[in-house]
Amino acid sequence: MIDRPSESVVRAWTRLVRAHRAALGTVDARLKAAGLPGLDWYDALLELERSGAKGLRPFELQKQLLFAQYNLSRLVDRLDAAGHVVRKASAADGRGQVLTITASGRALRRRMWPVYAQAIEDAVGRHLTEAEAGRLGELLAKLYERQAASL
Amino acid sequence: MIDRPSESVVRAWTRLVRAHRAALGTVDARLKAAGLPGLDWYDALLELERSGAKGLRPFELQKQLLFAQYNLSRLVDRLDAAGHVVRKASAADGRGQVLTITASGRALRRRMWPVYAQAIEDAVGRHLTEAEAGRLGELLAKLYERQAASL
DNA sequence: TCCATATAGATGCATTTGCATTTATATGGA
DNA sequence: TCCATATAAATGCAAATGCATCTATATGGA
Repeated sequence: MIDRPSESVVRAWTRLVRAHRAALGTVDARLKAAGLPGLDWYDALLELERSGAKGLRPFELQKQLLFAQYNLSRLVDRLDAAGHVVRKASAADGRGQVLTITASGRALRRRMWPVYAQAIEDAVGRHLTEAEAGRLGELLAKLYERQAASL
Repeated sequence: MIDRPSESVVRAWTRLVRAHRAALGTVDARLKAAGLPGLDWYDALLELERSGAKGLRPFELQKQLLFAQYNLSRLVDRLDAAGHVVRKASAADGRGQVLTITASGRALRRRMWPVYAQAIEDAVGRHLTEAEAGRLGELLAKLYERQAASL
């Protein structure tokens, strides 16, 4: 069954790609200029920090961040090599492991936040009213919540 | 001057990244499954097609698509190598060139459209009402129009 | 119990990206 | 006119990504 997307849908899609590119460009540039890692590191560290001492399984992190499996595997390699996370074998599942953030990982995330926050404000906040930002968030969530649930 | 982004802004940013990842994942997967090139090819071909016989300068295409300069340069390499675009020296500017799409480029874009269209509908249209899609497009445009203009 | 199938995660290899730099031409003063 | 600076585009090299595949464990029937 073929459904042609409407004009508005195509426009929304195109603008999603463009807006993402523009905003990501700003954010990445700021982090780099500050000598900090990219935002994939931030996102992973944040999720791990939120999960506390219990940690997270790699596949959980993957679903949460919508990363490709091999990308997550390698991101964890790098975080591990840098001493920001620890991998230990899962007691409950012999195939898997459990990731926990280290003190150094928490410290890095904390150092990144001010730069990241300012970049978000410049890339997103500056262009929208508070109400618009709220509405935008709601609409964007519709694009992936069902999808993430069905994975 | 440091401006902390509001909760709504941070949420909008996070969801922009997640929604983009989810939607792009769907679209890329569909194109690949159909044995077609990725959407950077599509986007470039579409812009070149729109520009007609007059063609486009690489830097124009770059601004339009918000590509990094080196990425565009290499994308054009590939499109050129595949025979979908032609590069000729610009008559007006000795540093530059002018890109035009070939018949084969137009044909490829045309073949890609049905698959791409269906993917857009599934990744975006399916999740939104017509009015929501319209509003989402408007809000997203605010994130980059001013920025693109100021570049 | 056994096996077919599913899931967790890693990895070799080719391609693409990012970064910095390079080449070449253009442009706007002094 | 000349030069300092800006812009257009390409590129060498290192790092990241995508893809397919692989290993290992789990799981749900027959």
